Amino acid sequence: SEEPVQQEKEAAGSGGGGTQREHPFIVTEPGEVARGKKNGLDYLFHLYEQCRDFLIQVQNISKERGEKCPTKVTNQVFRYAKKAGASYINKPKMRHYVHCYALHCLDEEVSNTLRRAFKERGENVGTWRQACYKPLVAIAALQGWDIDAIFNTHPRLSIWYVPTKLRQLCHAERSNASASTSSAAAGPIVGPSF
Amino acid sequence: SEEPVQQEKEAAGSGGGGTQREHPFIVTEPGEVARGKKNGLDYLFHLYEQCRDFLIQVQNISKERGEKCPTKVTNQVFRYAKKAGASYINKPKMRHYVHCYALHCLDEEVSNTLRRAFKERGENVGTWRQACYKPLVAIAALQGWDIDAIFNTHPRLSIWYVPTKLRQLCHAERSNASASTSSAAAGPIVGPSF
DNA sequence: AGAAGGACCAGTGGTCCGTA
DNA sequence: AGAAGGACCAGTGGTCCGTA
Repeated sequence: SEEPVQQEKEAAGSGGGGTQREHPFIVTEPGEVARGKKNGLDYLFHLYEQCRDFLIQVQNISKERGEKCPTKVTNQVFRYAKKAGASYINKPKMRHYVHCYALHCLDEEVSNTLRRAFKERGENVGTWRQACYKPLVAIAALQGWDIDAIFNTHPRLSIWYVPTKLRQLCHAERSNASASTSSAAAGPIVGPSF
Repeated sequence: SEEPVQQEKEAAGSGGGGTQREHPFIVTEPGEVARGKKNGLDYLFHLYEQCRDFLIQVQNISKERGEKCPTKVTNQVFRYAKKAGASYINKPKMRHYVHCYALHCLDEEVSNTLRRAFKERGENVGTWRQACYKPLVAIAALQGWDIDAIFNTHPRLSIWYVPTKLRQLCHAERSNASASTSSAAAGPIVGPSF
């Protein structure tokens, strides 16, 4: 079968009962390591890179066998990661923060500035996460609102599904923009087919 | 909701009981119309073009609404086609003959020659269908065995999933070819990762 | 017999909500 | 309260096999 390799971190559980959950994330500056029972944002983004490595391994195995080859991080990849010992990687978590990683990929400057600002204000991770949407929508606005093209064009982002909420925000904002402009200048807005 | 339009053919059922099945296909030459209660291969290929039209309509609706946009002929497209009145289009049929359509797209000359030969011999559709695999595998051989790339590169073929059996045949043939060559000349064969 | 297609099924994308 | 992730669910890709 698939024979996962690679392993970077124990599944925790030193002596107590069952396997422990991962420590929660806190807002950290770039380069800052979280102290105490916390994980920082560099670590969060590192998990996305690890998933990419696992996908590449799954792709190589698929090609070897002449099987259908995934282009995205699918359930199969998450399963593979788990078998490879990366039990700290799971689908709900990775999907939850995809847009944060997207901002990090697309404009590291803006991403870093946001992190510093939210750390300084002592905001929690959920608040920072929410704040990541806005600059992404602004980026989409500059690129004709095509968030799918933005993801698919970027080498590290193209393997992630566009989060539903980000897509909805882009769509809503595009409608607003085009309503106030009342012209077709905002990009390739497709008119009603019927 | 989706408001299908387009409609080309009645769902049959002139007076009798329930809706009739489509007439079975027979091997016809290019340009030849099937006589009697039969359908010809030009009609078969036309169904693939119709599916493409339905996909484009579904894509336009998705874009309009800012929803996820299918790149392939999915269940959603088959559902849309049915609602649009094209009840003669269904998934099992379209999947069954995809590789025949692929040959028609990739090398119409070879496809036409095959049709004439099998018609002359009086072969049935199933036999012709089976015979379509071989020239496709030959085409794949010339292009480094990457059948996915061959499909995705072609504008009309890229919307169809590569049939499992075609993929398997290409893989098996690649292994044979590379075994007898015992070199890496046959294309990008990925070695074992472990 | 040969062929069309309803209907099923394992595994997917998506994310809620019981848990810690 | 805030957050991590097991587990569920509607709809998918894939195709078998009861039907005509």
